[in-house]
Amino acid sequence: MSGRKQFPSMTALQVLLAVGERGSTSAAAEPLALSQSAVSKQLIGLEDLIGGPAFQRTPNGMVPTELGAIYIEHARTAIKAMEDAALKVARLKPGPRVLRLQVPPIFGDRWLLPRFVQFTEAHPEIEVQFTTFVSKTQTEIPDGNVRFLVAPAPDEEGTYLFGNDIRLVSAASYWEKLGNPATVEAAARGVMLEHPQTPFHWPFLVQANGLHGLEVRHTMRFGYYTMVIRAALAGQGMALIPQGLIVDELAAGRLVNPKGLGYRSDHGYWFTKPANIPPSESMRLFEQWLHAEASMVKD
Amino acid sequence: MSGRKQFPSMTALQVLLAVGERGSTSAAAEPLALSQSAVSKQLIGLEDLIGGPAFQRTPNGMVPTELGAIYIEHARTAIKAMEDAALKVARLKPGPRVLRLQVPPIFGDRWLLPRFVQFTEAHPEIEVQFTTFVSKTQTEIPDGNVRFLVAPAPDEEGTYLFGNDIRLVSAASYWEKLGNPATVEAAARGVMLEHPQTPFHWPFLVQANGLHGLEVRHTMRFGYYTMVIRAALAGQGMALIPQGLIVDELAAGRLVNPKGLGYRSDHGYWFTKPANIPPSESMRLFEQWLHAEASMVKD
DNA sequence: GCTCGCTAGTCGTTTTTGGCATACCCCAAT
DNA sequence: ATTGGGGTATGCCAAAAACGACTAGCGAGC
Repeated sequence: MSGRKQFPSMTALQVLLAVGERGSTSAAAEPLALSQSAVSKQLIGLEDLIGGPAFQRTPNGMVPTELGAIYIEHARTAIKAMEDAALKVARLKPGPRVLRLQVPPIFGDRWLLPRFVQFTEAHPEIEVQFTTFVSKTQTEIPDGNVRFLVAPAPDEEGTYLFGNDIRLVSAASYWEKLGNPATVEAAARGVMLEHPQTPFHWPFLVQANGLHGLEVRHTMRFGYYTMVIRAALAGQGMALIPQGLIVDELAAGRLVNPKGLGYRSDHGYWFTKPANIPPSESMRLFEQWLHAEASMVKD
Repeated sequence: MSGRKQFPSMTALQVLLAVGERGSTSAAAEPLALSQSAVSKQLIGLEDLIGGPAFQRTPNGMVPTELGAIYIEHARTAIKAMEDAALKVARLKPGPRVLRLQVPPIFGDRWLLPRFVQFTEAHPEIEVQFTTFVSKTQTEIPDGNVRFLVAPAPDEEGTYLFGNDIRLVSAASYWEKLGNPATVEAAARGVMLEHPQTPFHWPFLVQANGLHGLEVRHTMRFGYYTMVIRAALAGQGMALIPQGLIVDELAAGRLVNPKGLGYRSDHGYWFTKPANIPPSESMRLFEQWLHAEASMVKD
């Protein structure tokens, strides 16, 4: 009406979400395919535009301010709208069904995406769109979801992938600093790294090992589970992690799990989709591939 | 997860909406404060990105394709999300209440915005955010609306601005081409320019002049009312327009209304707001100014 | 044919973006 | 106290993007 309104750019919005999720500009840089410097500049530009800091810079990482939280929510809406538009258009085209898959960030980062290039090579004609978050305003329903569940709901179909095998892990240096505890009791001297909204908590480990009321010395909580793993790798404490997500780190010694301390969770990663929908050929092929890959986890 | 996704820029989205509303890149250029060339390039860039034409280029202007319609809808969601974020943040700040006003594009363009600089000068401390469209996903409720109504709903408060006085107008050249009709019957030889979703249609004119069943030779329909006025100015036909919106064009002779042909509509522009909400000082001052301005229309 | 309104393209200029390198900060370990 | 590691922000520079002025070409109307 009277000139363009100045809004944050799409890159800035993606930066905002990634920094919120990863906890630092340097950690956000990789999934954005940007340098830390570019991420920092985008964030500062956004903060100039919106009139204040989106994050508090703390020793524990970037913590969203109230202002930041407002913009994060609306950034999700805007980004999801663009994702939905692209998906809706892709779904109108003839040819193989475009797949939209809703995937938790950590599962995508650590397990699916590193393997996904194989699927792409085998099926270059199949377009897959990943999305890592849900928005209240989304208009396009995903074809499939990966979720960490006990079991799928009655109105969906699901197959178990992996995830029951939960390991208590830390960096080798941290474990050594704890005096190389050989039991859960001994490990209780450590700092537990947790994400409140995942089902990986110290009391489950305690219970599963036939102990009662054993408290861990300290618990440090993070807003995203990806940050839990980063903190464990950085030697800040111990974390409970599905073994399948950290196979490489365990093999490389970046994380250790002496004595195989851990427990068997009733939760696991499941691939779910709405029931009673005939699967497209694209979906059939993807599921076939996904299950073959998951069967190699052996948990 | 694997790099930034490439989405249309905020400028491109605003261009998409403006071209859809105005019907051409040249008409969209002014409210965007861009040149026609820049608008064209943004549109072509967007079309490259989304994989096809957003508009069909027709002699009657740009007509949205199916692809374009999908993106228009989602562009509204994204833009509105950004507007809502900015408004929500502004509403958290101390100081005068930020006003969000929902205004039809044509009312804003032709009447409110040209006058609004006066309000701004008188009250520089009051921030007003205009929005021209509604989105299903919006989260922030406007403080006030301008709408073309018979009367406000029971759950709102409203004051009449102007708009009952509807005039049959055209460019002088067009009226001359029709043989300078002095009556509604004679004018029926012409082409009627209409927007289906406004209450300004030829049969109302006929009825209000005590005639029955008199058909106009041809009706040309446009997707937006702003395009109706542009077509009338361009000599493409006759239009029924609230007199208050075209005072300057009538005075300058760019539009003519010989013999004062027209009718009195039961619809008019009303300024409405939710009832039972104590008005802020900002709103009180705005309403005061708005009513003073509207009283000068004298219809 | 001419005029007008329109779209899209070229060219030159300006602005923006992103990476490299680096200064600075904080914390933990030695 | 020093060192190392992880982090943020900034300067410099090159590349990319954005924009306006100008213009070619098209279609419609006269």
